Amino acid sequence: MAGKRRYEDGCAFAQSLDIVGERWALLVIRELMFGPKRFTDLKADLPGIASNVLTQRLADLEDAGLVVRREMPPPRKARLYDLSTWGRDLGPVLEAMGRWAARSPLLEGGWPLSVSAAMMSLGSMFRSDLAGDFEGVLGLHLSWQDFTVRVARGRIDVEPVRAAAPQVTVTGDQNILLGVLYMKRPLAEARAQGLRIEGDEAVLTRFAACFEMPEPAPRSPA
Amino acid sequence: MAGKRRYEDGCAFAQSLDIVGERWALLVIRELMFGPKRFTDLKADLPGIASNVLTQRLADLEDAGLVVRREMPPPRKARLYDLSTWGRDLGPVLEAMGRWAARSPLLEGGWPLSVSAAMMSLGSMFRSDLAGDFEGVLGLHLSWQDFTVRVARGRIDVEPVRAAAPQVTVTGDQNILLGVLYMKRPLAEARAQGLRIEGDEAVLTRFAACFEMPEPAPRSPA
DNA sequence: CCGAATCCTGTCCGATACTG
DNA sequence: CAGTATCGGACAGGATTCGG
Repeated sequence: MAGKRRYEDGCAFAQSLDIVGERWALLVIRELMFGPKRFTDLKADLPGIASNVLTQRLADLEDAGLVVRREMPPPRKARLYDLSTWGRDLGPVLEAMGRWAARSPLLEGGWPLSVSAAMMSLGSMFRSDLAGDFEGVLGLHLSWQDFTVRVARGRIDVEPVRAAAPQVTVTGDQNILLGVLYMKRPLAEARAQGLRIEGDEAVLTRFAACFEMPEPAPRSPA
Repeated sequence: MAGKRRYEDGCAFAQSLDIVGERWALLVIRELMFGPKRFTDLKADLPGIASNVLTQRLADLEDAGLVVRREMPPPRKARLYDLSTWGRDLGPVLEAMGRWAARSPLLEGGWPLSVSAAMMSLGSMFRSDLAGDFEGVLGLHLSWQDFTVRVARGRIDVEPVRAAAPQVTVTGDQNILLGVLYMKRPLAEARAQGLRIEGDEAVLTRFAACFEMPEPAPRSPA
C-alpha cells in the first residue's frame, strides 16, 4: 500500500479529488447520504462494485474524514458505515452535479437506480417554478426504506423517516415511481407494474407535475 | 479502445461520472473554465499529466459534449480546446465542491496552484458576509493571463479580460497573490517575492478582507 | 514547435474464491 | 456477514518518436 497516486496540486478541489475522485468513491457517498448502512447493503446497492474495492474506498474515505465506522452493540453485532457531518455536506454538491448531469447529451435511460440515487434525484430535479404554491406530504416505502417527502413554499425536503401523516403513500420499486414522476407514466400502468398507491392520488399527480425532464444540452461552444 | 468501463447506473450523476470521473478530467475542465487553451498550455498548467492521457481525456470530453475543438484560421494554425456552454455550466458546481473541499481535515498547503485554479478559488472562497458593501475593481496579470475582478453588492465576478479601469493592478505569481488574500501575508513581503502592486493598495487590502480560511471539518458523525 | 501515436512499466480495478 | 487473497486485465505515467 505504498504509493498513493496524487495530483500534488495546491487547489483544494484537486486535493479533494485525491479522495472522492477515486472510482466508486462518490457513489459510496451517495449511498450513505440518507443514513448509515452495512457493508453488505452498500455492496447490494452498488451493483458491479467488487468487495475489495468497497473495502478500500471505505478505508480511504474514513482516513479522509468523510466516513465514520461504528460497531453496533451486542447482540446486534453489525458494523455500520455513516457519513461525517462534513461528508454529508457533500449532499447539495452532488445534487447540483446531478442537476447538471441530467442535461447530458448522452444520457441513457434503461438502467435501474438505487433507492438512494432515486431519492437524491428528487432534490436535483425538483423545480420550484413548477411547484408553485403546492403543498403536500408523501410517504414512500421503497424496498424496506421509508422516506417522508414534504413540499412547501417552493421547496422539497426528503427525509429518511417513516411519514407521520402522509396525504398519499407509495409502496414499491423506486424505478416505477420515477417513471410516474419523470416520464409521466399513467398511475394505472404503474399499478400494473406493482406500485401500490394509497391515499390521495391527486397529491401524487400534482407532485409529479413538479418535475420535468430537461432538454439535452447542445454541443455548441460558449 | 474497446472496453470502456462504465457504472451502468441509471442515475444521471453516476452517468456523468463515466466521463468526468476519469482521472484528470475535472482538472482539464477547470483549466478551460476561463477560456480556450492549446494542448501545450493545458499540459503546462496540469503538471504531472501525461500527453497521451491528455489526448485521451480531450477526445472523451469532446465525445461527451463538454469540450469543443476549434482550429484557428491561418496563418496562426493552432488548435484550441474550449468548453461547450454545457461544460462551462460545471463552473458553479466546481466552485461549490471547492468550497466544500477547503474544509478538508487533510488539506495541505505548499503545492502551487495554476492560474485557473487560483481564479476559481476566488469564487469559492469569497464571503459575502465579509464583503459587506465593499465595491471594487481589480486588474490581475498572472503569467500572461489577464483578469478583471469586480466586487459589488456582496458578489464577486471574475472575468478573463484585461481590466478597463482598475482601482488596483496586481502583476506576478498567483500563489503569492493568494498568500496575500488567504494567508494575510503583508504586502511588503509579497512585494519582496516579486508581486507588483500598482494603484490603490487599500482596495487590495479590503479585497483580502473578503476571504477567510475556514476551519477544518471535524470527523464526528452527523 | 505543436499535437498526437507508440512503446513499456507500474498501479489500480474487476471478478471470483476463500476465510474469521 | 464482512471482509481478505489472488490474479488477469485495463488504465495511467513517462519517455520517445513521428507527422504537420
